[in-house]
Amino acid sequence: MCTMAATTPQPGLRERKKIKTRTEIRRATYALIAEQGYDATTVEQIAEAAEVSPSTVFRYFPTKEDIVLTDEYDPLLARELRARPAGEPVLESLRYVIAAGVRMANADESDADEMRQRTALMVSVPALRSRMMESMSVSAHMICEILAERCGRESGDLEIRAYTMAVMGALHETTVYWAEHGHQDDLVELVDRTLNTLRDGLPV
Amino acid sequence: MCTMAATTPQPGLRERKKIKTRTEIRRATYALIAEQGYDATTVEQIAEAAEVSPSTVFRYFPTKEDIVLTDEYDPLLARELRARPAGEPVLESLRYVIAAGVRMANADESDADEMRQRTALMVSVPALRSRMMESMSVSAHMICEILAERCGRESGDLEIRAYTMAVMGALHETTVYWAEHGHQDDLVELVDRTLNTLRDGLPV
DNA sequence: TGTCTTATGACAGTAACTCTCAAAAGATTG
DNA sequence: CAATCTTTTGAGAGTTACTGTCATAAGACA
Repeated sequence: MCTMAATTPQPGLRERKKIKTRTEIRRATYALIAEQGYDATTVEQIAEAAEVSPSTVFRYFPTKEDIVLTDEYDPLLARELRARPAGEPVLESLRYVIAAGVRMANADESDADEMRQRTALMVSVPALRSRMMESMSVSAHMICEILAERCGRESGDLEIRAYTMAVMGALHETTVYWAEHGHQDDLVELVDRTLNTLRDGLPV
Repeated sequence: MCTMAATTPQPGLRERKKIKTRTEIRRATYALIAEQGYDATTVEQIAEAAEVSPSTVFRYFPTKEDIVLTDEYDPLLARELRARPAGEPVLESLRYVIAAGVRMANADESDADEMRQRTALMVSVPALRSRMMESMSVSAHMICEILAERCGRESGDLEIRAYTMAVMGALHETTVYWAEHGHQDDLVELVDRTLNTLRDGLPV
């Protein structure tokens, strides 16, 4: 039972188990929350459902909120954004990149489901909403660096930071709007309207 | 600061005591945090320093975070904003109102101190930052209603909501910037630059 | 003064974490 | 294959933010 992993970048059994445990905890969490709601779901229950100890749950996720909120789209978004032509207006780059991201999430049915559940939770659980905003500011930081590069400025520039946070805030509100309206609208279209408003200002 | 009890022209002893307790809890909290930091300060210590029971602390403030974050500027801001002429561009109204608010806070030295301490905490304690963002979205909701009124739209309009959150996000980032740079810049000037960026877009 | 209402403190309980330590499981080497 | 080393896990004890209840104290009012 000896697999040589020296030359091939094949992940060892340990790594594979870790990934399995991680996804299992998340799966169990989403299932329990769908049944009982967020607050009524304890970490102990999650641990039991995922067949690990509570200690292990906290070893994989620093807080209960993080089990729900972990979001791996950032690196993807960064790559796409860097790939956009330098001359393109910032808002148009973002428009393109976000549309691509949403379409990709929609392509996989379970991804789309999870996104809907997550945004719905964001609306109903205040603690999750504020954590989501926090993670939004993390994404904003990353975008700042890309934009600063493109504009030939410091990434710490007030103008860059403020503008980026403005965009992120608007997009966050857009997804909240989407969730509040039962995910009936087309998210890409909503994002389009939002970015238009940012570009043109509020019509008086 | 001012009580809502408009029915009784004279605040009874009970009301006065309540206000005193509330401010005392806040004062004790800020003092302890300045000494030991936010996390190291327990509600029990706060209660002891304020000479009340822990139960009472939680009766006045739903969470420890709220002791720090309670922010009574919203109603003031709303009043000022409604007073702006209807024809004025939205960003200019906000510019005026925010400048007035900042100048008012600067007028009182202890208010200014508290604002500096609060924003500094916002930078150093993640939990507080995200809660602050949450309260930002509450303010945004209020501003939405005023703007909707002025623009003759529904306050639930996507465009209004997204635009308002954009502005709030940018302003939040501006105060974070201010705190990160040791409160050395003039906040009014920073806000001006931010609002200009929102108006003109990012200079390429 | 007596009664009615509201604020308070004591206490018990829950649940999200944190820390520590020994045992189990995977990786590695002779 | 066995022995050893490293990483992951679970168990358990402890902290703290918060919740709910109830008797008592303090202010309001007649």
